[in-house]
Amino acid sequence: MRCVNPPSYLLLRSCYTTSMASQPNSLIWFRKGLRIHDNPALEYASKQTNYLYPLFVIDPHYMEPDPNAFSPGSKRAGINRIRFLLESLVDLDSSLKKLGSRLLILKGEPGEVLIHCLKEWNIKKLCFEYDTEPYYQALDVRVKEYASVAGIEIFSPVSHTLFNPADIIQKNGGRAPLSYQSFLKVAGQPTWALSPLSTYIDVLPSVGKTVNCEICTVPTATELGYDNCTEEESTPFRGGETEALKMLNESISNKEWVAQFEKPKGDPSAFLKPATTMLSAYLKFGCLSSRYFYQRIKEVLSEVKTHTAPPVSLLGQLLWREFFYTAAFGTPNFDQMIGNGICKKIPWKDDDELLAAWRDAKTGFPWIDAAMVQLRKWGWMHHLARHSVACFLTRGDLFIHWEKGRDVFERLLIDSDWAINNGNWLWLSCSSFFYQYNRIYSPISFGKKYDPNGNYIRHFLPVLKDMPKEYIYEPWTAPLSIQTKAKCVIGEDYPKPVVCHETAMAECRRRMGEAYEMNKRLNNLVSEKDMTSLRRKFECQSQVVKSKKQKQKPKPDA
DNA sequence: CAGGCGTTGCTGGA
DNA sequence: TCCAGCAACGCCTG
Repeated sequence: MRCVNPPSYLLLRSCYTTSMASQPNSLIWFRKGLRIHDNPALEYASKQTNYLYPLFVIDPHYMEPDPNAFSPGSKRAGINRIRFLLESLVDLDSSLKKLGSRLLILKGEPGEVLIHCLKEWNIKKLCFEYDTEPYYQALDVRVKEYASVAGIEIFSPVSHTLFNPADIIQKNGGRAPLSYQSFLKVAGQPTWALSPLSTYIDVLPSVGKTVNCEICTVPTATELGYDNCTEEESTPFRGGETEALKMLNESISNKEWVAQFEKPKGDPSAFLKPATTMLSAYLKFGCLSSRYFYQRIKEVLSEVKTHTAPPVSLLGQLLWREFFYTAAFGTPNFDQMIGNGICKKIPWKDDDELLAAWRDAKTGFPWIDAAMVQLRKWGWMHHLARHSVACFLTRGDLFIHWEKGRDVFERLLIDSDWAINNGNWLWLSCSSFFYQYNRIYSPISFGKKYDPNGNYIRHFLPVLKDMPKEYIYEPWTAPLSIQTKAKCVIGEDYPKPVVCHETAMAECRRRMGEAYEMNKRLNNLVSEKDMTSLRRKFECQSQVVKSKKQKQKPKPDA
């Protein structure tokens, strides 16, 4: 038995299973976990049941176009992730049909719709994957309350992650481990991850009558109102379990690559053949079972002589996911600076113009802008590119709040995952987990060392495609004649840099030092007043610097 | 309380 | 490709 404390679903189950004489109707509620393979909730739902209702609720809040958003998409998700989800649903529906079932799609507020279905279809067994995100925690409380009153059995297994975050937090004395090594120590052997996969399903109980509910098929993006999204280049990722398993097999088939995988050695500028498995989005939606992935990697490692190890290895990457899920689950207000006990309080700058320049790929630093274009078009960037642009926005150059960058990533990334995205922004902004704020990624030389010719920039920023490689990472230094010849005049065809990197970096370091000093002095109990006064101090200092500069070099000509 | 360590910094030299 | 030097953080361990 893995759990020290039996989770609530086990208690609920024991109340009802013994008293169920006749076979009830079951409902499998898909949220994440959009797959047939290794799906404990689906497996349990399909056993000892009369009819099985597979349900997915489309939340208009998440799916319907928001004309006011900064990019095509809904209030919360960019068009790439919406498409990926729709493709995953089509694939799930088609797999269910092969097994004699189908996916029932309903629209509305998920909790309301679900409870309505439970009533109308006389469901006595409700199965859904346990979810640690605050949104689902709140939703599931409502659903569980209703189910317990209505006498509905609930089965809600932890199957999205390799560990149950609650177990690890409990083992660690009630707090989530905050370093990777201590996480590994506390977590120990992933016994559940090594346990047998869910039984292979070759047939499912049929779907009963769907009275009094408006069932629809999986909508297309056009049907949702996304008809006029122009695409010169769109994401290369197709959603769904079938695609996930195909890509997994491709990655795994190269045993040497799996065994020698070292994350920091990956090339962030590789885009024709990216340097990682590209499976993150499939893990996020549960098109791929993390347990199945884990076991496939283990299998390969057992067949080779030498292999890399966590944190840099491929298994190490899966464990990073566990690390952030645990930290996120164990930290109230994990997605905020205020009220987050592990987050350093830093008076970030409030500058919407700079934020927009970063978000819209107009910083004037080609490496940063190319990455932001890739994010927008593909819904994906290499991990190190994410580091580079996140550092630039926060503690490296612009000193803008990590929550603002987090929002942009959350919307645009296909693989955006609440725990991992917030965790990485905390990390990169030196707000938590990582504190060496002097280590700053250069927006010029970091990309250059992987891609000296600038092919990545040329691809995603075609305006710079003819810029000689000597200048492509800092085109503002190119003589005007070269800019003209390359058909890219800086300030006209492509923006001037929004900051001087050297100056901005020095200023960021100084501010980080002062902010850290304040956190230390106040024993991390920083009040709003303390923040305001430090922010004022920063503003005054930068005013002084600006006026000094103006006095030093009066430059009438541009 | 000191010393070692930490997914993934940069530059310059061998 | 690797290394030292840079300047130096918090967390963990003994």
